[in-house]
Amino acid sequence: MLYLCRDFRMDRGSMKHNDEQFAPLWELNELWETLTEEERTYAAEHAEVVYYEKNELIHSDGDESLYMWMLLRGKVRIFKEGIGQRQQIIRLLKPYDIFGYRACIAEEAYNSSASAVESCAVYRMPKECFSHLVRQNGSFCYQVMLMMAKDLAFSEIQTVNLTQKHIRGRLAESLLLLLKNYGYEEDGHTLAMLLPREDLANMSNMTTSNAIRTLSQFAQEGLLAIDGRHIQILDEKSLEKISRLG
Amino acid sequence: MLYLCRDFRMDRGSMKHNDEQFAPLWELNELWETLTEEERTYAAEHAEVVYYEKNELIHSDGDESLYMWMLLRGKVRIFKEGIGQRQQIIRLLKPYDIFGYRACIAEEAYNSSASAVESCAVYRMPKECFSHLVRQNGSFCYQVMLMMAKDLAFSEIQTVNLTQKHIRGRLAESLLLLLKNYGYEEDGHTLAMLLPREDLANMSNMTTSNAIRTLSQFAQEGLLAIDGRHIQILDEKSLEKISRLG
DNA sequence: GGCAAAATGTGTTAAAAAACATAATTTATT
DNA sequence: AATAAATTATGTTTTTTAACACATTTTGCC
Repeated sequence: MLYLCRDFRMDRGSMKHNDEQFAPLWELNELWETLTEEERTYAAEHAEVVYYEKNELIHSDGDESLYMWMLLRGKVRIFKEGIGQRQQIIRLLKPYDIFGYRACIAEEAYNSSASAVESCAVYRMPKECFSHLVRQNGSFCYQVMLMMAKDLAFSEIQTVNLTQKHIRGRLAESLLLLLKNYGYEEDGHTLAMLLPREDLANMSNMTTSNAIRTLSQFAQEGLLAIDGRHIQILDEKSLEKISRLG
Repeated sequence: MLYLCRDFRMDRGSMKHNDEQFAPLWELNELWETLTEEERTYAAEHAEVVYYEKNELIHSDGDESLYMWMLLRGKVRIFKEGIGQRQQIIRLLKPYDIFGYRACIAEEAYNSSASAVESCAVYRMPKECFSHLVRQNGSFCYQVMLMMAKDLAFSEIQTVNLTQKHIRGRLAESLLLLLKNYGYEEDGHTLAMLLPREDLANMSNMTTSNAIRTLSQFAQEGLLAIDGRHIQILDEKSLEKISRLG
């Protein structure tokens, strides 16, 4: 699958949009609360809202890291291309998560790609501005480091999950991850995240066929109910057991 | 394989040892150069040298993080236990690498285990002291964060390597990693790192049998020469190709 | 609404890798 | 040096998963 930029004539993402308003950074993610009044003004002045359509590419693995991003509305997948078109989804983002900050700090190219799962709004801040704040404010630096420490722990756990668990364990793990990250719809059972089977496969290190097949099996076993991309979790305990035992 | 503590009556590691002397922290890893004179004194006062024997466990996944460590002499493996005794080696350390710092900063338990590949000497610094320095000195915090950014990028690359490459690709990758990390002996061909096949397997996400078999294949193909644990790399280019193509 | 394209579902076959078995060799210990 | 234990080596079988094929359903678009 290709995630093409909607319109190659303009910079990625669009700045013109309806009159949707967003609160300033520090009201959305506690990360920014460590900034002083002055720094907040600086941050607000250098953050702009950009919009992406469903499946539009936000940045690509290997691109020069020009911006640090914070998701405002929608969902974003962070992924890496592996051997022969296969993608590995590294993590999925929800509003107010930041991304692209690692590359900005390390002064390296992005080491993964980001694309919109659904129509999105994001704040973007030029690398230099973000870097400046991190270098200037020790508390802010510490908060960013805490975030990175979480990402690192998660990545190392995922390595073991994805390499050592069997297909059923990996898929169960992914479903529970979606649950943890996005929760349920109002009905208290349906995952509040609609993913194509291909993405589910790319999260779980398996082929799309196997994601479809295994999901059907889970449904037959009464662990889930499937209605297209709407997935109801009926037996969380059993899913956890399948995930734990590999 | 079990890595048992040599003597359960004493705290892990031994402080009594021969009169080996080590330079202060800041002469060994540039990380510490960002500390002021005063902070250096503080760091030196709170870092003590500890010794570990071959295969001795330094810390265990899930242990409360009491220390941040810096390797002085020897080699250390960082690993996670997966499903059914299988270990995944997360990374291998060489002198002056630091480890256990992520858990100290996140104020979490260690999320992986560390054991000595060969007889080792390490500096250890209580979590509170390390944490204090990170919080007090913004430049130091930034340096530590840079290190974490490298570890995070590496971890994400490894996830894709280990999940998507085939056995030959994964083993070739591991061998090149050993080469990059430890280099050659004086002969310019023999890897300066002697690992049992089991560790090679645990690095490469495969069974020990398959590590042995694939290594033999590489030798038959003239890519390597094997003499017990001594591995001569004869055709680096071809190994890189095998690694790249998966 | 109708069409094409994409996504989902399911069965079959082939490839990859683990599991198992057993022998030979090396290493450690007494 | 002798012995036991661990590691290395190699062949065989079984399990797991990818690859392939094709039908069906859903979705997007004019």
